[in-house]
Amino acid sequence: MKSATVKDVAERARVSVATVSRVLNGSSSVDAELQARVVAAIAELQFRPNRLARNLRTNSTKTIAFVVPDIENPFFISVVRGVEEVAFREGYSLLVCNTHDDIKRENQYVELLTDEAVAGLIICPTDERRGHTQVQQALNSGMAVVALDRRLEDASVDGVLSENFGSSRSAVSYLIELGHRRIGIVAGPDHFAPGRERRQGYEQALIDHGLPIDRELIKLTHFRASEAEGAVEGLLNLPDRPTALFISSGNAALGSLRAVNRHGLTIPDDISIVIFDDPDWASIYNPPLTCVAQKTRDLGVVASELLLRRIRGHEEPVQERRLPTRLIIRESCVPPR
Amino acid sequence: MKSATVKDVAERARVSVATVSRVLNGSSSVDAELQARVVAAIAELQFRPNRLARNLRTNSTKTIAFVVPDIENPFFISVVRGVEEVAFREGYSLLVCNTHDDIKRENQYVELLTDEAVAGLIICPTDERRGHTQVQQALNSGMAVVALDRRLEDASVDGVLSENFGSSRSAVSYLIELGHRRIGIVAGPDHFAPGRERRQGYEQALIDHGLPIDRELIKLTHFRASEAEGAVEGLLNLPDRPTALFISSGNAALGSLRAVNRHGLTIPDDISIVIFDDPDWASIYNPPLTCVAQKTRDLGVVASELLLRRIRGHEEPVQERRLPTRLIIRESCVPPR
DNA sequence: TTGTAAGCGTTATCAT
DNA sequence: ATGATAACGCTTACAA
Repeated sequence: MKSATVKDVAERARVSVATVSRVLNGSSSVDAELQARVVAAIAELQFRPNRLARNLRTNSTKTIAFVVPDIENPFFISVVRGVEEVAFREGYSLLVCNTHDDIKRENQYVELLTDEAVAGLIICPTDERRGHTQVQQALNSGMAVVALDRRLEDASVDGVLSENFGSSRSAVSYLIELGHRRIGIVAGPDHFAPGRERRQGYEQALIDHGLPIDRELIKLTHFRASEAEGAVEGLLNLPDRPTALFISSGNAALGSLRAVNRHGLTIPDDISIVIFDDPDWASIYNPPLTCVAQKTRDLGVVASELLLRRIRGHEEPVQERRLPTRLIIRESCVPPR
Repeated sequence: MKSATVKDVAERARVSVATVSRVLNGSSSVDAELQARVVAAIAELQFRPNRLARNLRTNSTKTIAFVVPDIENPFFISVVRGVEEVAFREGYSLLVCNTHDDIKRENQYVELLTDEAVAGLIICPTDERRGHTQVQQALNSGMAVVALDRRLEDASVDGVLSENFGSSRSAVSYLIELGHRRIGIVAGPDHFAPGRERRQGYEQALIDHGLPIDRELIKLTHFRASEAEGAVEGLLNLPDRPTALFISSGNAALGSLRAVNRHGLTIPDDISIVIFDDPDWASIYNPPLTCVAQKTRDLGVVASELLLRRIRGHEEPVQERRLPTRLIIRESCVPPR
């Protein structure tokens, strides 16, 4: 048996389909008597409004999308969780789109999402500045967009990021105050906010303490384990090897530790380490890792709440929200020998 | 300016809307001449068919859903990645639904998905046997369903799982052949296939080698870190402490290692450890952990391919696919002292 | 092979 | 406050 329609409900309640629709959406007031009859009919027929018809008619859907560079990165997973939470709570479905940081794939996805008429999208863009034609197009077509973790320069959209600069600055200060003078950093790419800002925070901490900025101690990577491994490799092979490492992402930590282990170095005796992000294994590692914990879940929550506000038509100036982080001191740092 | 419709295209190409639709779907052959005109018109108008209208008309969508108990579990994430991969390749969108292993939430989600008319869903059910009314209902309404990691007993749906029993059996055999006689196991709940089968594999290995099954060495948990921690705590406090531990999930490994560390025990000198799953940190842990690696991504790939086959109407007997695992020997096991 | 026209199940306009 | 009716943009009988 096929499912009931508004028409069936209308007949059963002896009212018009318009009235049924009205009680369904509470769009305008209806007589209590009729209202009751409709409600009863709905229950009796186990009527559920057809979403597809509604979508077509209103030219909108109740789904949002999260466009993410790497779904397997624990950082993003935790964000997804936050997004999913509020989406569910608000009756929205969540589409997850993995771009592998490939602009082409991102564009394909955004195009698809536009076709699907998603109500809005949270995106960690593959490119902060150039083109981004599809996203721009989506924006033009009136779609709500918020950028997460990275920024969207030319477009004027809301953004949600961690307090990268300050967090990085204090983490490195912590190392300096422990007595370290040569601190290596595995930084992210300079063309994305997180990479750039964390590197700047690192440099600022050095400046704050009157320490020199040594370019050979700064390794730019793409926050990938394999690249980080090579970077740390280089750092450890330096004639005047750093006594401490600031690894500016959790993903990079994986590769970095591999390199440290391969060199037969013991943490923290031979080298101190602070990592950005607090993946679940950081606290059980030997030794437990001192880290800068981002409020990952909150990033997702804030982003989706912002997004929903836009979807609902709130008119407020474009804003960029910065979430604080927390320096968790564990056992991977000691004064240099 | 609003976007073009089939009608616009039809006018421009001087054909009927039916013809436009035909070239769009390749449903029946159309004259080459007209075909060309339509294609041209489509390009000129930058026409993109309205998905919402199409959905309503065909009463179907090109989205599939993955209903998962815990999106933050690395195991599921990796599966998601596999699912996303084939979904994207095949032009499907992927909805991700996190149930927290809460049957109520699962039901809400499945109901929502039914309303949204998703083409199919891959589910790791909260309950393998009881009720599962919503899923059953979805099935009745003709939706394609495949169960992943866990089974769906009463319903006849395809399933994809790892070779739990055999893998577990060989992993434990490995420990026994190393000389261990008292091996503790942190098992999952017995009412889910992975928990039950891995425990059975463990027992079988003991039987194979003529060893006794000691109930006090078997700890049932929910594969959660905190629970596993307590379980291992109990194991380590046993008067005759086990010399080796078989931790039957990656998530449980987190808590288990915490307990081991707290007891000041060194791996593998004081105690040997094998874990099920190969989270990315297992290979850089000190010492690198010997583990049973599941083909997580493949689980997702196989499940979605199975699902798409069903969606496309393939008629084949219901099947349960078992994927092999791989025992990766690293450095967390040595003969007992 | 092509065109006409009838829906799909809603919401929304316009009278009443 | 309510009801008749026209869309929304597409696919698909059915006719030609």
